[in-house]
Amino acid sequence: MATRYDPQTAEPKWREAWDEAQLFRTKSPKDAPGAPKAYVLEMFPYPSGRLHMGHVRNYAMGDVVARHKRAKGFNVLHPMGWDAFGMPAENAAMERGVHPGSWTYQNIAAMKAQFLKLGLSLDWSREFATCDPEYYGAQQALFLKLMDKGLVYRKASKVNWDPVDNTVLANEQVIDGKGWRSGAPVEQRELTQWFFRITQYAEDLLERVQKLERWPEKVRIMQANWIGRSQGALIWWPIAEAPDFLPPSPEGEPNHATDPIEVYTTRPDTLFGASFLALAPDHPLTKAIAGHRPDVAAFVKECSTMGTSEVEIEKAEKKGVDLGVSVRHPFDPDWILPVWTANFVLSSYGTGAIFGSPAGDQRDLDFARKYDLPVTPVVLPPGAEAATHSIDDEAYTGPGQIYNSRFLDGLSTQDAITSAIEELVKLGRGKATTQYRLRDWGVSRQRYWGCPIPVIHCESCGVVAVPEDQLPVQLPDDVTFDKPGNPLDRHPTWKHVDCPKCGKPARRETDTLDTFVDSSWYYARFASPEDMGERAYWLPVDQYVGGIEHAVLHLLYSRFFARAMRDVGELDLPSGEPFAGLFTQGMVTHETYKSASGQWLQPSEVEQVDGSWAEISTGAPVKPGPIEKMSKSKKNTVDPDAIIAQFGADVARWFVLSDSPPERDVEWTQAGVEGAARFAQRLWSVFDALGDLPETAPGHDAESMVVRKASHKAAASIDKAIEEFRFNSGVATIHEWVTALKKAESAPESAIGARFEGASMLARCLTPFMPHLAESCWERIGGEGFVSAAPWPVIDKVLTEDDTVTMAVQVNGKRRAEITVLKGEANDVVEAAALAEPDVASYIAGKSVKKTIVVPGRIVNIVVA
RNA sequence: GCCUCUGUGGCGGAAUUGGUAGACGCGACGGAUUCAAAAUCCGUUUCUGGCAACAGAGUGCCGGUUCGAGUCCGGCCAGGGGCACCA
Repeated sequence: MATRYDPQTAEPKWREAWDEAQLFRTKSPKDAPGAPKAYVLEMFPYPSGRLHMGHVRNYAMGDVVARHKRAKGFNVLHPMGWDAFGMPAENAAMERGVHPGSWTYQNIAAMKAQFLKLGLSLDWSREFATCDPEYYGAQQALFLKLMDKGLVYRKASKVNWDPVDNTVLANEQVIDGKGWRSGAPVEQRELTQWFFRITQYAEDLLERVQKLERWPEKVRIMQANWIGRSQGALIWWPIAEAPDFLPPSPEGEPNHATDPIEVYTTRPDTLFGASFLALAPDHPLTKAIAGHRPDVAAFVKECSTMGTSEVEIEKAEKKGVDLGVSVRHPFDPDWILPVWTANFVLSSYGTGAIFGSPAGDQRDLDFARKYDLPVTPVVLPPGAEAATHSIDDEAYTGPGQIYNSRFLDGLSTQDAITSAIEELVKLGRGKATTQYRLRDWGVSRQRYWGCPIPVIHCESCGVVAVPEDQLPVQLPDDVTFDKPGNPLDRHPTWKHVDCPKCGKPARRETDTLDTFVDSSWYYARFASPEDMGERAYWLPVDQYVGGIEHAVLHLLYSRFFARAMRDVGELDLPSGEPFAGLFTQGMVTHETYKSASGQWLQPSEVEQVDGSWAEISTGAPVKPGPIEKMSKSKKNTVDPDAIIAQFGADVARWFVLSDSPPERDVEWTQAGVEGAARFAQRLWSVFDALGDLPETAPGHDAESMVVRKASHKAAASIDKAIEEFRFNSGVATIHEWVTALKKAESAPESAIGARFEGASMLARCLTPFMPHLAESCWERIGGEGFVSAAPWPVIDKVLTEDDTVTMAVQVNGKRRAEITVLKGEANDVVEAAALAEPDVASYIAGKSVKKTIVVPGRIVNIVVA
């Protein structure tokens, strides 16, 4: 009598049993002698309170890898924790009056309950939240060590300032240049802030990222571009004329009236196309002039009403003001150029000053056209004529031959760069230099819910580290969020402390650390809360899994932190690379729905009737919209809890792994998840049918061999699919395998042994995907112990290989026939067989065979004329 | 604006290094089972023409390299991710 698989009873049963047996508890290195280690880590979640399908997909993928590694005999570390500091907790505090701490810990509890239902093979004994004082205390100790090592410093830097709320805004809190709550236009404001000296490692971060072979190519490219190493030149432009109001500066300080302007360029070959200099609005010379020129001051102010994000700066219209200063060309003292200030020059890159060579740079060209500055083309594109080539509204930025450039004429771009630098050096007007786009990492945040920076400001001693025995510097609990600004700063007592050095009254630092700091070393904490030996054993992470949105920042910061920790003796990891393997998975998307009145509707509120959509409650027509990333605002989310309650966790896991390649987006569909549920029953029926039969050894008759070959081929292909992160292919193979085993149910009794063998292998290959169902299947056919603890099936290579191969025969590149030949058959025999094929013969009749290409085991192409 | 990735049937996608395009799944259609339905099982399903055998076209668009291109090269178009205070 056939039975149905009931996930609602089976899933909790198995999870309890696993828990009881402590199946996923990490073994210490000494308890796993001889076993290779595998550290499998998924990016830990922000505890928003609810699990979403993106989480399910992320953690299902990591779990496939972890379970597979375990079955292959690895000693596995697969931990989980919470990235628990951040703005949403403060927003909740402002909106609902809940304390960020209790909000966060409640969310963690709720999410963990959901997590546990997924049947992930996680070791929860290592769980922590980054807002636990033990964790952020350790982070503060680390901060102080970096400070000792000179990797931490303070400098002035710009923030988005809301002048109404008197508070610092994150980029996402700036909407169309206005504060998200006050609606007031945002200003730039300079604050003294803490920085990590990530640029000290720029060269190493760049060099090694290219060698991370198990990272996606695109992430390596994005990181390399982000670091942005460039070879160029520093050029000093002597001042020709400056306004009289620029006063002589005191001894030892820059003299704006006479000091040459330093410019960085990667294109010294275009120096003869220069038509102006442009300085950043916050360049010292600009500022000095702004003090005397209202129009310049107004322009600087206008620039400071822009946000600090790069997008805004880049998209803004190119604008500037002539500063009334002029400089001499480094190659010709009689050539005088004007100096402007311009909004597209960034003070944070290079020297904050550029020379404009409009023909070879789009921004310079836009600027030159706007203010009617000269445009002299100096690079001749390949194939262009000097007499006719001209620049209109499009700059030519590519390589070519230099012209209009005196001693550089006729040189290639590359040679001209070299010659120009040589000449600059000879004249004492410049030098070659290497520049990075990467900037030091600003970590100060004027917020409450983050890790306090463990320093004290003393009027006599300056910046003093909090002594180690006073760590952690804990966040005070009694804070209010009734007004904007940093609650730590306005707390009545917290910041008032005595200086640890001189004992006089002093002030605690009230900035907290960027939450990216928390996630930059959590992988090391998981590897060992204390014991450094275990850290060395587990790291680097062998397989890291997470979203592509972290391709640059989180991953780069983590790579920096691993190096910094290594260099202060906190991590024994010579390479400084925390993640040996990286996989970036795609998002979970869903169709969106809008009611006639334009309201977003949830998938559970709509139904499809006769091909068109309608609201379930009212029957009103619904407009289906584009397929987008699941988000609360668009209401196109599906609650994992509801799916698990209806279909079980295995089906949810199966679905998110099945349809799309892991690195791409997957579209959640009701039909798809129903199909997954159907398949789970079908798979169960294979085992159910075998369960009461007597198990025998697999036979050698034809029917048995068909089954055995199918099983061994399938297992080998699933193994490979998992290794290569092609889980969707693994799923497809399991589908085919089940179909083969279903077919074998009508085979003679002699094949029962082969069916048992196949089922036993299948249960083990299924475990990484649908672990609960796999346990039930394993149990049904009398498997020993837990399938979750069973080794990966042994694959008989002989059974995975065929002795014949089917090859396509093409005539002039078009497929015309198929032939089956022995594997390894000689090319001339294959060719003869192809020519003898009747379908082929008719195509070559009356024509002469010019050439025959035989690709062994693949294809024969006959070229006729 | 800059960096980066993606584009294949009605839909999600498969296709080792350039070698039989459409595996597998969803949906649809047809059939079996059933008093009926659900569930299940079997079959068909890229498009166009044709009763069929078969022929032609076809991997976002345009062009190129090659005996052979989804795959490589050049140019476009569309969509996604990132751009340093969202995580």
